[in-house]
This record gives sequence, structure tokens and C-alpha cells, in this order.
Amino acid sequence: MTTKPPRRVTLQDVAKHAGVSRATASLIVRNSPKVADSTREKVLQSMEELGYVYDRVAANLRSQSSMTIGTIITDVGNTFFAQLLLGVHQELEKHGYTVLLGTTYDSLKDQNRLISTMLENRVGGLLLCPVSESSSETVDRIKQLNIPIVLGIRELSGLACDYVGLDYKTGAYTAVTHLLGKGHKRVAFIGGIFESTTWTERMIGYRIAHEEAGIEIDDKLIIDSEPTREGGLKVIQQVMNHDNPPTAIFCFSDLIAFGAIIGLRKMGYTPGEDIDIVGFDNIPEAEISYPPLTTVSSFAQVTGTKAAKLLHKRIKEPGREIQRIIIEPELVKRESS
Amino acid sequence: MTTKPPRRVTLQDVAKHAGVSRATASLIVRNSPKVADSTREKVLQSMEELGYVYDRVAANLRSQSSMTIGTIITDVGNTFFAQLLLGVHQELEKHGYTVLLGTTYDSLKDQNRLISTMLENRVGGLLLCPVSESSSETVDRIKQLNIPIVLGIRELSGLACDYVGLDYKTGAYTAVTHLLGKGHKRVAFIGGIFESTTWTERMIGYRIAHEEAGIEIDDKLIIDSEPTREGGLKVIQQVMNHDNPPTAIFCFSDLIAFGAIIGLRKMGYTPGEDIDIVGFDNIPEAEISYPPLTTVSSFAQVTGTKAAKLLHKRIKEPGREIQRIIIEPELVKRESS
DNA sequence: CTGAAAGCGCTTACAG
DNA sequence: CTGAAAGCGCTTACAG
Repeated sequence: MTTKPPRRVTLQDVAKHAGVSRATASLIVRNSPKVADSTREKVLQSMEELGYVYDRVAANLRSQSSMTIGTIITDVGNTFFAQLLLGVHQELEKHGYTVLLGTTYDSLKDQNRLISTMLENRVGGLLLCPVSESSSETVDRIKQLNIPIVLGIRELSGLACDYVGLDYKTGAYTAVTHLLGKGHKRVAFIGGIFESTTWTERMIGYRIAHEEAGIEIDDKLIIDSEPTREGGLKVIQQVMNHDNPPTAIFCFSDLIAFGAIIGLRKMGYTPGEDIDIVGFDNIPEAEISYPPLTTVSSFAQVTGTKAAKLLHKRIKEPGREIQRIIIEPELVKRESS
Repeated sequence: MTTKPPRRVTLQDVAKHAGVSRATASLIVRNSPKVADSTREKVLQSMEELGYVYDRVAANLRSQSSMTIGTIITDVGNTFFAQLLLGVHQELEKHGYTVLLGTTYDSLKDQNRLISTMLENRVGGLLLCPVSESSSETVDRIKQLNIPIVLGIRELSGLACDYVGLDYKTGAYTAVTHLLGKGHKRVAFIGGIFESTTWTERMIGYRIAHEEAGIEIDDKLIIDSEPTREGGLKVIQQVMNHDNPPTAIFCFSDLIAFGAIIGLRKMGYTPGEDIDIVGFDNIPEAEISYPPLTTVSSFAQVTGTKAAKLLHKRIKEPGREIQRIIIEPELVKRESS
């Protein structure tokens, strides 16, 4: 049944075949310039003939290095994170890293498990989009082991750590100011999770916009939910059943906005005409939705790219100063408001 | 500057601290039942105290095994693949694998490079969605090294290899029959790349549907393109400028359909009223697009799950028969036709 | 359960 | 450039 698989071809085999020492062969796989071209040719030829495959794992073990990067995000099925991952991936590949992927679905337990797995796999660095309930202990563990880490999207308070994220406050401020500027007096803020900093920050922007416009906030127009389309669908119905319903909606994310749009239609409203809406993220779907969604762009892919660049720098230069990169959001006006 | 990082805590250290042999400690990290509970407790306690992190890489090197799986897809930014990856990822995690991610953007060169990287990283198995120009040699290389592989989405002709894909022919047949059944005589087939089997299969379904309905095909209504929204936008304009334009459009994918919808509006048509449209894939965006897209569901996530299951089986039982899993698509009727 | 030894495939350091 | 040796952190096999 099991014809024993042929033994793996080793660098030793290649060296013998090419008539050189193992040390020389090792120099060649590592692209060292200290080898005569003629020797190099001969050895490469032998590798070809024998079907040699470099064993990066063994090499990393010996040299105590690693070219794999752990990337932990919330959900690949969420376009926002898919775009972010895209940015991370493209940037890291440029530098020859390969990425080990993990998804938490915002569960702390999963996050801890994933971090352990990544560490056990000797990642050379970690890119973490922390779950909402993360405490700084999560990351302390990693820092103690001296492995380079950068945080994305969500910052952990009181933690000296590289970070790439968005200016959520300004994003929310811009969105809400846009709605107030259209004459709305009752602007709801729906979706997202109260406890998370990404929600709190938006809330601050929402508040400042109201203060500047001299409009009172009705706390009943602020309802949180799971950060999904289903969450948006549920919460829009709650808020519209208010005695004195809002005339415009600021949504925590585009996903929430899509749920809200579906909900509004169900209730007989025409989103974008009866009720103005603005989303957050500007995921690709926002452009083709009906009505096309006015939203705050959070540049997911760029965020990913910058986070990857930062991690690369941190790996190359562990002693460098902690850096925080805050991306400025932009309002993209379309037809929903 | 560089305070030398503290030496990694090894199993040896743990054993010494707990007063047991290294062999015993090794049994414990591997969850062997052959250890007395009291000993286990003592050792786990020591690990905790010392901050021990299991080195899976070293373990795999010694035991010649691997718990990482390479997954190579075309594009994470494309929701179809993101959904597929989601399925793969969830299933593999269940069995304790971690996934190494690669994206080809349909470039053969990138695919070859990625495969090399995966092999060098000693993956325990490979899940490959081959680029359109793949030849069977690509995969032969992997099979020779005896590493388990399963193909997804696109099958390579003349290759004995596990495969999970869709019945594209039936999918196209169902879609086109739906349009012909609504009385259309001129149904275009736009987008996708001629050379790829995923296109050819759809073409067969398109043809059979026409034959059964007794309607002649006008070859000028068949135009290919890049499989992107931009591709769809370009090609819809070409086909609508025909002397005798189509009254309905069968699109290679939802992405193409979204491009087509935008293009039709630009030209003054009302998609779903003047011109009927059906897409392919049923990505999440299809539901919220305007008009909501009638499309053929290709169950991306399920495909991913099945492919992952198949790979797991292949790894556990290398001698088992080659298996092909063909998923039956379903027409999802919405408002675009 | 222990203890000592060998080995996975590589890199490193060193004398020539 | 070569050659012989040691070591990365683990598992394996074996005698006790």
C-alpha cells in the first residue's frame, strides 16, 4: 500500500553530485556572491537534475530567523478585511515573506488560540487586528517573546505598540456634518458595538458635529448592533419605530448601511429620498448598491499596505521608535444622501 | 542597542525545571496519554512559569510532518475567492491546520513562484486554484514530490488529481434557458477568457440551451474580456453597438454583470427592464445590487469547504482513489431578469 | 516512566 | 573555496 516515499533530496546530495562541499552549496542557495560563477552553474545544474527543493524550515531553525508573517484579521468574508488583507499580502510578498492567515470572527478565545499557533510556528512578525474585547495582556505576551508586532484598525489603550488605523472621529464628524448640512435635525447613529474603541471614536465625531451645529442629540437615536448586515437590518427597524423617527442615518459601516437599506425598503421608505443615509468604509459594494452609497472611505487596502510596511521596518530595525499611522478618511458622495 | 534577546525556553529547560526527562516532557506537549496525571500537572506548571512556547517547526522537521496547508487562489479582493477561502479556512482550522496564503492574480509566473515557496516551507498539502494558462506540468512537479494536492475551480486536463469544481455547463444552460424561456431570441454571452475551461464549459451550456430552444446563435453576440467589472463595462458597449443588439445578456460572472449594468445605464438602458441580465456566482453583492441580480449560485464557500475536506482525506489516506466533486449550481431569480 | 544517543536539513564558524 | 564539527529544538527508538 504505502510505497515509502523517496527520501528527500538534501543539500548534501546536491553537493556530492556537483562535487563541491556542503558549505559551498549552502552559499549558493543563499545567493552569496562569494562563489565563482562556474561553480554556481555546476551546482544549480545538479539541483535541477536531482529535483532539489530548498528546505526553508530547516534553514530557519538553524539560523533562528523566519520569513513568515502571521496576519490575524476578523473575517475574510467581510470585504473590508479582504481588502486590507490584499494590501498586506501584496506588500509582504514584495519583501519575500509568506503569510500565515488567521481569522478571529471577533472572538477573544479564537484570537488567543491563533496567536499561540502563530508563535508555535515561529512567525517572524505578527500583524494583528485585535478583537473588541482584547486587553493589553494579549499583546504583552507577544512583546515579551520579542516578536515584532503591529496592530491594525483597533488600538489597545496603554500599549506601546506600532499601529495603523483610521481617524474614526474625523470620519464620523465629516459624515454627520454632511447630513446636518443638508438640513437634518434628527440624525441616527446605528450599528457597531458600544464597547469597542472604533465605536467610541465615531461617537465622539458624531457628538462634535452636533455641538458645532447647535443641535441636541437624542440618545434614543443611538443604537448598537452586531457589525453585520443582519445587525443593520434589525436595528433600523428599532430606530424607525421611535415616536419621532430620524430623517437621516449615519451607519457604523457600509455593511450596516446595506442592512438598513433593505430594512427601510421593507418598511416602505425609499432610501436616499425619504431617508438620507451615509455608510462607513467605502467597500467596493458601496458603488454598485442601490442607491449608490454615500460613505466615508477608510482605505482598507492602503491601511493593509501601510501596516505591512511598518511591520517590515520593525523587523529590520527592532530598536526604532514606536510609530502610529493614522489615515485620514474621506467622504465619498453618491446618491444615498 | 541590541540587548540580546533572552534565549528561547526549550523543552530541555522545562524538563529540568520540572525534574523529569526531556522524553517525558515531549510526550506531554504531544498530549500522549502515557503520562501520569500528577507528572503532567507538574510539567504544565513548569511550562507556565517559564513561558514555554512549543516549537512546532522544530517538531515538524524532526518528525517529517507538517500541519500547514498552502492555499493558492486568484485574488482575495474578489469576493468569490474570499468566500472560497473562508470555507477552506474554517474547515482546515477544525483539523488544526494553519493556512499559508498565496494569490496569483491569474499569472502563471506568480503561480510557479508561489508553489516553490509553499514547497520550500514544507507544506503538508496544497490547495490550488490554477491560473488559466496552467499546464499539467505545474502540478506534476508537486505530485512527484509526493505532496498531497487538490485542485479547485479549474480542472487541468489529463491529470489524475483530486478536484472540486462546479458544473459550469449546467449552470450556463440553466441561466440561458431561463432567458430564452422569457421569450428572448438574441441572448449575448459576455466576459471571461476564451482559453479557460471555465469559459468553454459555460459556452457548451449556452449552446445546448439554444439548440433545445431551436434558436440560432449569432457568434457576434459572444465576446470575451478580462474577468473583472472593468472588463464587463467595456464589453457590454461593444455588444450593444451591434447592428442588431441582444435583448438579454448572460454574463460570465457577477463581476462582469456589475460592469454590464453600469455600462447599460450609461448608454441609456434600464437594466432589468429594457435588457434582461443574468450573472454567475451569486456573490454577496448580487443581492444588494441595483437591480438585484438574477444569477447562478456557484456556492463559493461550500466549494472551499469541500476542497479542504478532500485535501484532509488525501493527507490521511494517500492511497485513496482520486475523487472529483462537482457541485450543482442553482439559478437564483431576482429582479435583473 | 528515565536517560543517553541519533537524526530531521540546514547554517555557522573555523582552520586550512 | 573545502572539510569536519557543532548546533537550532524537537522526536524517535531503545535499553533499563
